[in-house]
Parts: sequence; C-alpha cells; structure tokens
Amino acid sequence: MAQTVRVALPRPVRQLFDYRVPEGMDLVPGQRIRVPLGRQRLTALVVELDPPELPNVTLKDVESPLEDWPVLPDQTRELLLWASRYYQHPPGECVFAALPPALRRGAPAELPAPEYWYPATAHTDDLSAQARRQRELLQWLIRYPGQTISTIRSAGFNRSLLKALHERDLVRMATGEDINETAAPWPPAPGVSLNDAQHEVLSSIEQNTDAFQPHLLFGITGSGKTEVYIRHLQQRLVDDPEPESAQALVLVPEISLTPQTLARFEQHFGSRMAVWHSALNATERLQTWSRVRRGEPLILIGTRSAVLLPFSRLITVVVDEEHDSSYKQMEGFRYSARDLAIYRARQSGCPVILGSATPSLESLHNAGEGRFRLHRLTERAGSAGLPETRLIDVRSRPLEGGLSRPLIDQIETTIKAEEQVLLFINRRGFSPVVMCFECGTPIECPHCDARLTYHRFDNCLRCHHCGHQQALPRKCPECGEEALNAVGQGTEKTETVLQQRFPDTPVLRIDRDSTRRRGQLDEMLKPVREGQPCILVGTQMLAKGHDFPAVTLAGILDADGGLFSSDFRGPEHLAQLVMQVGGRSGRAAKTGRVLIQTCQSGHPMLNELCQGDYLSVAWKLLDERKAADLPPATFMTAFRVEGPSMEDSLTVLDELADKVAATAPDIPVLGPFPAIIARKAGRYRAQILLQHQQRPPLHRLTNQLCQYLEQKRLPASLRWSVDVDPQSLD
DNA sequence: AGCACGCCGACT
DNA sequence: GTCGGCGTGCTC
Ligand SMILES: [Zn+2]
Ligand SMILES: [Zn+2]
Repeated sequence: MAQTVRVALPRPVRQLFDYRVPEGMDLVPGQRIRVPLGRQRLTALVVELDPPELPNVTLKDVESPLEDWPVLPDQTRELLLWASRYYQHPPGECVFAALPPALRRGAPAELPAPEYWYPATAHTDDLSAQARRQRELLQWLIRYPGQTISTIRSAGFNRSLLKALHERDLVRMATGEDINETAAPWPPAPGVSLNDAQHEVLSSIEQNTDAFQPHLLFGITGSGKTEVYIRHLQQRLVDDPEPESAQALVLVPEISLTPQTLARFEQHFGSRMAVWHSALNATERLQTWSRVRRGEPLILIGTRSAVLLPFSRLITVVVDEEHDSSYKQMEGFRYSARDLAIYRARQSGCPVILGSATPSLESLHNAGEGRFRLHRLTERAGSAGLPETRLIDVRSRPLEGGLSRPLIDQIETTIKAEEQVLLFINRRGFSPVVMCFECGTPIECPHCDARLTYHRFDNCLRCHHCGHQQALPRKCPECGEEALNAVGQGTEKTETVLQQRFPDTPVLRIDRDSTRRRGQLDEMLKPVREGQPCILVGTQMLAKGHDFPAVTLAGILDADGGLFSSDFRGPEHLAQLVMQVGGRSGRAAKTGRVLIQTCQSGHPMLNELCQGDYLSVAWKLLDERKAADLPPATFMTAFRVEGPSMEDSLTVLDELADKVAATAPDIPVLGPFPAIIARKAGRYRAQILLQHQQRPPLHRLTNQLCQYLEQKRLPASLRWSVDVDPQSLD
C-alpha cells in the first residue's frame, strides 16, 4: 500500500502535487481522489504511487477516494502525461481534458449502461397499415439494429413510437453488458469488394499487423481509401483472438463526420460503431466515454479529441485526411491528434493508417525516412476524368474585386451553361506579402534573400529572418512601376462585384461564421445540392469534405498569397487546395476545370501542379524545406504573448529572445514580430519562433522558458502561450 | 484557476 | 473607522 501519491490537479500550473495516504486507504494510479488544496477541496487524479520525497514540503492527507478503480487506464494516463511534457502544457489540464466534464467535477463514474434497441422480428407484417411511423422506425431498426434512444431521436423518431413497438413485442432492449452477443453484424458483413490496387495496399498493410507500424496511404480523391479502411478493420477483427474486447479508433476531420460517413461504417459494423464529436451533449459524451472505458468492443469514429478517450485495447488506428489542420488543437492543450494517434498505436503495438489525397510534408518526410510505409492508390474509380487545371497570368491585368477578365468570362460561360462556380479567396491575414503587379516580383529583404512580410498593423515591411524593417516603397525596385500592392487585396469586394456582374445568379459567401452553426451551412448549400447555377465564394475550408458534383469551374483567385505566404506552409497548403478542389468538382459526367490566378505563370511548382501530380510537387517542396532548414527537417516552437499594447507584448518576447541568446546561443530565434492579425479583440499579439535540427535541445530550452515565464508572473493583463510544432504561424 | 492577503480610496 | 477595489503570490 502506498504511503504517498503524486496527483494531477485541474489547475493551470506546470507541476504535480504530492499527498500523504492515510492508514488503510488503498490507491492506484488513474484513480480520482478528493484532496485539500489551500482552503479548497478538489478532485484530483493519481498519477504515481510513492513518488520520490519532496524536500521542505509537509504533505497534506488525501481526503477520500472517489471510486476504487482507475477512471483512466494506464495507457491513456501515460499518453496524457507524455503529451503534457511534449507540448509543455500543465499536466492537470491535460489529464482532465480527457475526462467528461461531469467526471472532472467529481460526479460518480458508475453509470447506468446505455440501452440498445433491436428489432424482435425480421419483417413489419404484424403492424397495422395505419401505423406508418412505427413501421418506418421498425424498418430502420431492422436495417440498423442496436440504436440508443438518442440515435433514434436524431434519426427523426421519438420515444412514444418506440414504446408502442415495445408493447407489441416487436422490439427488444439490451444493455451494454449484452453487447457482445447482440453486436450486429458479427461476423462482419460481407466485405466490400476491392479493386486490384486496393487489394494490393490491403495485403501490404496486413503483412505485419502484430506490431506498431505507421502506414501512409496516399490515395487520390475517389480512389477508395474508405473501402481499404473498412476492409482493414474487418480483417483486424477477424484475426483477433478476442474480438469481444477489441477496440479500434478512426479519426476524421471535424467537417467530414457526417451521418453519411457514419452510415457507411455502420453498414459493415452495425452497433460496434460509436461516434465522438464536439456536438455531443453531456449525456451522450458521458455514455460514449463510459462505453469506451468499460472496454466495449467498439469501433470509435471521431474528431480530434477522440484520441484522448480511455481505450483499453486498440487493435488498429486510422487517421483519415491526415493533413487536415483541424487535428491540431489551436488553443490551450495544443496537441496534434494525428501525432497522438501514432503514439497510441505505438503503445498498443498496432498499425496506424494515415490516409490522404494530399499528405502533409511531415508524413511524407516520415515515409521518406523509412519510419512510415508509403502505399499508393492512384486509380480513380468512376467515370469522371481528371480536371483540367490552368494558370491565368494576371500580371499587368486590371483586377475587379480580385477577378481577372478571363476568369469573369469563364464564370459567365459556366453560368450560362446552367452550371456552378466555386471561387477560393485567402482568409484574412493570409498573404502579407507586397508584390509588383506589373512584373510579378515580391519585395525582398536587402540583407537576406527572404521576402519581406507586410504588417498592416504599422504599415511596415519586416524581414522575419534578420529583423530588417522598412517603410513601404512607392516604386517597384525591379521595374520601377508604381504597381506595388499587398497580394490578395480586394477580395472583400469579390462578392459585390460578382453580384453586380451576375445579378440573376445567387452568390453565396461561405466562411467561418456561416459554418459556426451546424445546419446553417447545409441550408446555404441547398441551391448547390439542387444543382441550380450559383457562385460560391469561400476560403480553403470550402474544399474540405464537401463534394460539388454540379460545380464545373473552380477558381483560385490568388495563388501568389500561398506561394509567398509568411507561413512557410503556404505553398504546401496551396498545392493541397488545388488538388482537393480538382478532386471534388465535376464528379459526374462533366469534367471540371480549375483556373488559378497568379503573377507567376512561369513558376515550376504551379505548372507541375497543373499536371495533377501531387506527390511529385510535394517531394520537391519537401526538398525546399530541407534546404531552408524548415520543418519537417527541423523542429519548431512558438511563444506568443498578447497584451493591452504591442510594446508590452514585444518587450516580454524580447526578454525571452535574450534569454535564448544567453542560454542556448546555437538555437536561432525568429522575431519577435507582431502577429499578422496583430490586434484581436482589442489585444495586441506578437510571437517568436525557435528552431533546431534536433528535438531534445529545443525541448529542453522550451521547458526552461516555460518555467521562467511561469515563475516570473507577468502582470495579469499579459498572457503568454507556447505552441510546440505550431501548425499555423499567423 | 481559485482564493487569501494586503494596502489605498470613499462610504456609514 | 471599515467596506471593497483588484494587484501579487501560493497552492503538495
Ligand atoms: Zn533579412
Ligand atoms: Zn515591378
């Protein structure tokens, strides 16, 4: 029996706390306990028994255990503590992020098992002709057995219909404990049929499934990655000696976890499927969490935070659209669900499949280094041919709302043919580079060959490499014309210009705000689905997850913003956008066209992109990153500060930069610089970037700086944060 | 994050 | 005199 315990507390402090265990109390790691802290009483989670003694600290007593079993299994707890160290986030916040809010507050973890409903008959003949809704519900349950009351409700039925069927003994209920017998279909439903390429990939993955092995599945849009995932999951279940305790995790981006996606998996795995996403209510969250914790043999499909669920025995992990930015948490505990998924697979000694039509350079780098195995699916099922992708050179062309004459003409032709148009603009603060629209030259730093970044905040150009700062020149240093302008300007007017030019065609602006509420986006996209001619204007986000079969023309208004972005991932994201757009438009009989506006029509990457070969473009971009010592060839950490004035924010970061220069002179510091969107909600934001070839020294330095900042206690008006492996540098 | 302690201004 | 503002510091 332990004398003392080390615990995580739900407090934003980068440390753990120790307590004395009273006589006769038996504690295990992962258990929740009640402890005193100062004058408060808190729910804590045990992370270590009998830790090394702390000098000069008198320990307080543990008050009481909340249950006599660990709410977090060993593997999940280890994952969270590792992530806490890796991402330099307070351990208590990481650990408690993995508990449903009710359990964080200390609610009992014993839960009534959820109730699952099954048909008690194979047909609907016994129902009277009048009972139309009951019949529909019964038919639905026959097709999708094993539903809970909440899934029944979300399918549009209600409790009284269910009760009526129950009274006639046409349906029956089972609790979680019986799930193994009732889990349908088992053995798995007849497999999806695979083509030769899919078979080859599958058998190559199956060669070595008893050990940890990451697989990168490069599959162009429409090549059937999902079928491979499904067959792989079936195979893993069939091969497992104990399928009744086997769990699997499928991560998907926020936007693509639709009822259709779920239905597709349910077709094959029935009630083994469970869902996890941000729209679940507290009860659903707690129930699903508990099912996972109880070790039910689930295949869990979910978004980012699903990777933190308390799985006890994972037999495989899938990360779909692995390049998707929504896998990285952008505030608080800034973890990458993709990277944690790989860590989990390593813990579980199982395979992990990362799939994408446009793999991240991080994953390609891992494949290139032999850490991931690369598989390809390059055949597009179905009839639609590859889209035709062309560049429009907009040098010395007048732009109207960011639109060139040739693009407007093409839009007109498309609308007249009763087809749809998709236009991509860059998001706010995306392209802070100043370029000459006469000769296409971006303004470069006089001291290095880096491009200067335009900061609207003070109307200055800065070099993020050497710190050089200058005013905006009047004339182009290259050709002398007064044609300098920030790239991507005028896109606020795109919508208005289009509306004036095409008054009879709906122009739909889709942005972050319009997706905020679920369903609202669906409503807006109604004319799109119905296939009536319309023009959609939106950011990169539009290219994710949605298929637009009636769209035959896609336009990228400002490729230069991506090419010359201050974020070194700009070109990668541009290449992904072009491929995703091409893959999603013109699915049906019509072949789509993609038009890219640029001042760099001779740019090798853009031209190669038009050939549709993502991998070959991506390998070249990766070489450029290596040559420039940028991730994934090196490692990066960002420190950000926000405060009531830019001066205050920069001062803190200056101090931090000095500290780096003093303690780790071999680690280069970029910045401090005002953030591209320098002012947000009346607060001024700035950042520095630290970079190094090796992770351990950078990690040590990051850790020192965090400790320094934490014990320094900045005034409450200043807030700082650290971002390990930052994914967006704006 | 809480929550106390502490040290100055305007209220009964 | 003392109620209460929130700046600073600590929590095993
Ligand atoms: Zn420079
Ligand atoms: Zn010029």
